Amino acid sequence: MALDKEETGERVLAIAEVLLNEGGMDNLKARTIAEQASISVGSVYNLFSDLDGVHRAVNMRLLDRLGAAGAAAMADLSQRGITDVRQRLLALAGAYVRFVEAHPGSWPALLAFNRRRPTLAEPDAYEARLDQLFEIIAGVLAGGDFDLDADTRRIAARTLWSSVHGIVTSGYAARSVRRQADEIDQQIELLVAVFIRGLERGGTFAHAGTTAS
Amino acid sequence: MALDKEETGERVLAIAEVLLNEGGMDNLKARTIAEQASISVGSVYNLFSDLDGVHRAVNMRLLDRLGAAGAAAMADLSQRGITDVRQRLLALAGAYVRFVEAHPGSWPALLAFNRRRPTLAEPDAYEARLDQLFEIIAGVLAGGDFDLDADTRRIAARTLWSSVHGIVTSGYAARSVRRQADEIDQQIELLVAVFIRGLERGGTFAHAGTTAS
DNA sequence: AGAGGTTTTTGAACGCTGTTCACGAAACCA
DNA sequence: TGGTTTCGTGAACAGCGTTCAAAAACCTCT
Repeated sequence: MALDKEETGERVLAIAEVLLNEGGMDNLKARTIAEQASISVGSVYNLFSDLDGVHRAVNMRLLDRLGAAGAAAMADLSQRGITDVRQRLLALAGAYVRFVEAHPGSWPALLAFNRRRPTLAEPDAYEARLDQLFEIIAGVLAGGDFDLDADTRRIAARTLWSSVHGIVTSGYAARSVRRQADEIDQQIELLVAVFIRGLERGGTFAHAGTTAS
Repeated sequence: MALDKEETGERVLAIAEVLLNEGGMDNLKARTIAEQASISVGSVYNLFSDLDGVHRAVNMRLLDRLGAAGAAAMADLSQRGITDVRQRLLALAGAYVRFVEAHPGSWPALLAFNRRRPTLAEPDAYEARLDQLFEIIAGVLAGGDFDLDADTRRIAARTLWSSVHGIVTSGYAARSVRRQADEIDQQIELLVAVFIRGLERGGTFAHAGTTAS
């Protein structure tokens, strides 16, 4: 009754993503997948090594989709002749916010998954997909007249990403829903505005520092 | 053989925190707690409603400790007569970084815990403890000559916190260990420097915005 | 001290989980 | 067609959170 081994795998992944999106990590159960895919539990383990393997595969798809969303947002602005750095950064941040809102369960599940003990396996695939995002941001920064060296620009891109990520994730860990959509937007706008102004003033960014006590 | 009901509870919490810190969320098992505390499984449920209840209680202790660390860092600087905004912000960020490093398992467990399905319960206690942190940051910002209205200062404080949080958490989801300690420090220094320069230039921060497409 | 009542502690038992693996069916090849 | 290999199956196992009837401990009053 097996159509194709790969096709069945895709179906399992689609089911798994829905389960994750609806109920978080705890909702990804081998028996539920098997039942919904009309296969046996053992077959799930035939297609994937683990349930973690299923989750990893779903996560890859999510990261790909996020990268595509970012690239699409930039392509859209380019097509409309918009090169303003502020608008481009806000568009990227907006794309991320919409992505998180579109994946209310599976994206938190990805984040929770990455926090689990042995990160020894293959974060390489993860990093590769994230680097793709960093390069988009770095490209936008290169479009402004900040005259940053490549290294500083790389760090600035990662800092921007991490900051937006922090704003969005700690924003969605709080009270209501619409109450914070505003809060998130305000924080992102302040971040981008302050970042651009700060970078415009040029100058050197000391790496050595009295970080603390 | 019970010493005191409350004292036993404290012992359970201490054990639970060690377990979480050593093995993450999956390592918090009722039977392990019972065994290490020399009580029965049922007694654990007599002291706490759930295992989630145990985890929540541990998280409260962690948040209290984090708040104390931030306040202590500020008190230390005050005692040394340091009022420079940059140094104070870097000290706060440094306190957070050290806190995360000191709780390599239990802090990620707290973050993962908050991402789980029903955040309906009592995020009030969480928020209250976080607000305490935001007020510390806002106080530091008030010490600078940025002439921000109270509302903008509040948002700026939350933005700074979220950004540092994002830098630290997405920093520790990557490659080696020392490789990134540098990366995190660089990002934090760039963030703080850019933030101060951006705020110094004053001006209005528009809340309305063409966030995206 | 002892009887009766109340509270706390206990651990066997239940249902659910991820994961395995002998077995039988199906597919493939010559 | 016969032999071989591959693949899907689901009962079985160990471990999990959680419950709850019974036992133990504790308290109170005569």
